[in-house]
Amino acid sequence: MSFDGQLPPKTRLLRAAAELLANSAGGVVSTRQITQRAGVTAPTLYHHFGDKEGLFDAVVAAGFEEYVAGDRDFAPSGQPLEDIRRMWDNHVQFGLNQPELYLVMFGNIRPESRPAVVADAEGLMEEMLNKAAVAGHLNVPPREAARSILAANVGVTLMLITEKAPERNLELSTMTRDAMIFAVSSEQAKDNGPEASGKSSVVVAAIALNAALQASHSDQLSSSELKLFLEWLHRISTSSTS
Amino acid sequence: MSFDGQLPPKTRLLRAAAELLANSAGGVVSTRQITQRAGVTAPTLYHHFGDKEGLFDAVVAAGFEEYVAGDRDFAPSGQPLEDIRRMWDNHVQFGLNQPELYLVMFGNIRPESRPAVVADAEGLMEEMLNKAAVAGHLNVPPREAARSILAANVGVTLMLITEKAPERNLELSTMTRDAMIFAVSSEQAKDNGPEASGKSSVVVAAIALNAALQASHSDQLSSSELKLFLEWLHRISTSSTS
DNA sequence: CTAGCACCTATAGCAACGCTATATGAAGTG
DNA sequence: CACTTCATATAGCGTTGCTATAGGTGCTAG
Repeated sequence: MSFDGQLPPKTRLLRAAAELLANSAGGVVSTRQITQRAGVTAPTLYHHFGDKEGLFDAVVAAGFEEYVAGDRDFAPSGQPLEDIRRMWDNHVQFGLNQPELYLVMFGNIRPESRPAVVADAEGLMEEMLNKAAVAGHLNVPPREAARSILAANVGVTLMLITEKAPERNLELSTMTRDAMIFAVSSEQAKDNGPEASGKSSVVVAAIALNAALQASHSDQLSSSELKLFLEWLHRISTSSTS
Repeated sequence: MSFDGQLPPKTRLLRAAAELLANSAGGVVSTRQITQRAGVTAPTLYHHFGDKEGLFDAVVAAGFEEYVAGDRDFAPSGQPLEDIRRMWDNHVQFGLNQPELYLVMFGNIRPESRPAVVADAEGLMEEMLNKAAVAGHLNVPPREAARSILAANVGVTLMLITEKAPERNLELSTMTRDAMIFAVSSEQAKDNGPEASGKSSVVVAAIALNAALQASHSDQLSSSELKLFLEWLHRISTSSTS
């Protein structure tokens, strides 16, 4: 009844689902609402998307494109850690701009089942942290750093979403963001004593070398040698100093 | 059919709901399952709990008691920040031990509606951080610190829950935990220059004084004077130095 | 002892849900 | 034209959360 343009039913279903989701105010969106708005009947939905979850997965995939676009826009700054900061802010802003979509993407948690979108976002952040590691700015292996930062990022965004818009305090985000980035940064140890919480310089160097090796496809070592070498590096990188 | 002891129907409903939830593997638990297991019919449920959400709220309240009990057990150590560390670990452990219950408590997010359990958990953490502030260990007002730490704590726990149990890496938790505690701690600035990221000692002192005042009910100032004084302290405490 | 009154529970059923067995139409191919 | 293939519609199944109505139970008052 709302828009019966000449678009194919598959597209209309996607749009109807996205629009209804955006205005759902947290409530449930039914397949009957979606199909009625799209001007089709139930079997059309199941023909194209399998089931309701399949349709929402498609909506999430489209939403993720938008999310990634926000990241790629201002990616290439000189300092990788500054880009991480922007990725964090982009993440929070995306969540606050489209809370319902965000909740479907990052809030629909079920035990022992990791949504694909989380893995993708983690990959994006790890990629960026890899550059920081190559430059020797990282205190921790990029994968662990990415997981840790993303977990905090999601937690902060979820908490901000639960607050009513007028009283949202974005300082919660910036403070947590800087705390996490500082924690994985090698700069924290620059003028502390050897017993301080920062990792030693050899660990930082090992992490940087590890990231550089995995990026450069160097063939100075045979594949089996490289494998063992990387394993040692990993052991050094993850050795705890406390 | 399972247990029709002489317990009152209300208790049986609560137990049935909790047990079914714990074994639901993320799936939906229906009121018919619950009432059948409890040996009662539908109207009994709605008489005692209003609706399905009311029943789950009651289950959550019981679960929160258990959660708090874990906190209170080893609360009184000398160092408040060490207790925060334990609260964090207790939170994560609770989430991993009872993932379904945890998801109902902290994962059922809806926009602009803050679950009571989140506010309670935040209050608990703020209370503990208040002691740290009185002792001059805090770099940030206790409320903001509590919100930030809890947000990261929830984010980490949710991320760990999505991972399959055998490959859960608890270092993600400890690393994020220490990063957050370090960020709100006044110790981070101990041997940095004045332009470093740490707050100045006057801010730390202001925060400590603020917390001490609110705890001691001192009557050296009139209520109106005290109100203004606290407002100034708050302004100092939240002043950014970067 | 009984009448009345809360309180609690059961019978039966409604509207809405996700989903599907089956049938019908449209489009392309021999 | 006959035939297949893809896409959509009709109608309905089983289940969901929830409730209008009525019946039973135990208490206190007269």
